[in-house]
Order: sequence, then C-alpha cells, then structure tokens
Amino acid sequence: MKLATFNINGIKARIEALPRWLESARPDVVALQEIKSVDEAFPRDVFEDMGYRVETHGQKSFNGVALLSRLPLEDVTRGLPGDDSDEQARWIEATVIGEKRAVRLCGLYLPNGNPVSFDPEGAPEATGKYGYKLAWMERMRARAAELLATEDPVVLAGDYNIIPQPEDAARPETWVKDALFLPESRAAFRRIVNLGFTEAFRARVTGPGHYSFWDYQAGAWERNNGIRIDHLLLSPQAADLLRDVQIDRAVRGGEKPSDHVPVWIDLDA
DNA sequence: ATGGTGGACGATCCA
Repeated sequence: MKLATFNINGIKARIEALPRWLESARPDVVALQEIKSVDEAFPRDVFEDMGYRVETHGQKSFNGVALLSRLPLEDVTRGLPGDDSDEQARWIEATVIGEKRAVRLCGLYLPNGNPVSFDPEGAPEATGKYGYKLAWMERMRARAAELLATEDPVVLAGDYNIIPQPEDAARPETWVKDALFLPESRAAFRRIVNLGFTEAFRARVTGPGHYSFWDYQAGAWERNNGIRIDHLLLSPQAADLLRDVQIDRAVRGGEKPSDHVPVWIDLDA
C-alpha cells in the first residue's frame, strides 16, 4: 500500500502537474493539502477518470485537504475534534482497505503559525496565529492518542509546518524565530511523536540535505535552500509494516510545480 | 535593509 502526502498549493494551479505525478508514481492513496477550493469546485472527474475516489474537505480561498484513493475507503470524517468554533479545513480521516490490512489514515494541514510576536524576555507569545498553531497541535495530540489506543495501524500524513531538527533545514539559522522552527513548536511536535509514533522518513534516512519544500522566492530551489516539513507519523502497528519511504524531490523541478514535493511510504498492507 | 514569488480573489490575504 503506497500512501503519499502532497501539499499542492491550489488544485486549479496544479491540474496538470498533479495528474502527471499520479501517472508516474501511481500511489494507492494521496493526502492532499492546500487544495484552496470549496468541495463543489474540486475537479473530481479528472481523478475519478484515473481510478481514484475523491473525498474533499475544502473551504474558499485557503487551506483545504482531500484524499484520493484507488483502494476502498470507509468511515470518512472531516475536521479535527476539540473546537467546534474552528472553521479552518485542515483535517480528514478515512480507513483505507488494503489487500492484507486496513489502515486509518489522517490527512492534515497543520497551521503555519507566522507571524510570531515575542514578549520582552524574548519568549514567543501564544496568541494570534501562533497561539492557534499551538492550540491546534494540542488538539491533534489528543486525537492521535485516541487513535493509538485502537491498536490499529494509523498513519498521520501531511504538511506539519514543523522543521523537526536543524539538519532538516539547509540554513537553520534563518529559521530560529520562525513558527516552523521555534523550540515551542518542535516540542509540541515531539509531544505527538513521543506518544509512540515513528517518523517514517527518519526511521530509514539519517543526515542533512533532505527537504520537502523550497520557497518560490530568491531562487531557493536552484540554491537547494529547502526545509523538510512534510511528514508521515506511523503508529507502532503501522511502523511494523513499513517497507520504504521516499521524497519525490524531482517533482520540484517539473513544469509549474508546487512549492512542496510528495513524500510517500510503502506499507505491507 | 529590502525585496524577492506564487495562488486565490477581487484590490489584499496567505504562505
């Protein structure tokens, strides 16, 4: 079972690049982020004609997540529990029915959190967009703990907007006051991982130089000034099934690319 | 120190 995460930065803008990647990579399931579309406007026919069922959780202009799957999906749910007043479309879940095993897949678009304001002591203030990010991560931690308790294989796949370690940035010193790399952000990420998840990429690959995002600005791609912020977390039962993990780096060099590239895992499921 | 790019939407926000 090949499961991927891909922040496409707008489905309308990626209506050629996304099918092109699907044809070459042939994933069974893709968790998409930043579809930037309401459900009714998502071009589902394009993907249904390729054999994918389409489940969207969109909103106007910003955010929005979706699942594309060639395997049966069951029990699709939309929205991250814990705050009924949260109207941002950043979370979708489904059970993927593999040939051998069923996997609970969560597709997530974690808030960016910038800009951050700092108090006189230099500590980040948990207000505004950064406060929303930290509160959202605590809600995600609670949902992740619930899913772990099921003892089913669980995969949390998406754009985490978290640089976990200095080696996950080409120039970590430029990120020290950024919501993606602040110690408080990284600690919140570890609180989720430390519940018992395995970060798929770091289970198989060590060392610097592996990125999933390159800014459109200032020649970041040409200079390989990237960061690794797209992750797949595996419950113990899913980690047992891990066969392979890859970052499809070359996608960033294609025609009209997203600023993110796909990251995928192969599970024996 | 600044501006650098791209997407969606509708003259501005978000990343």
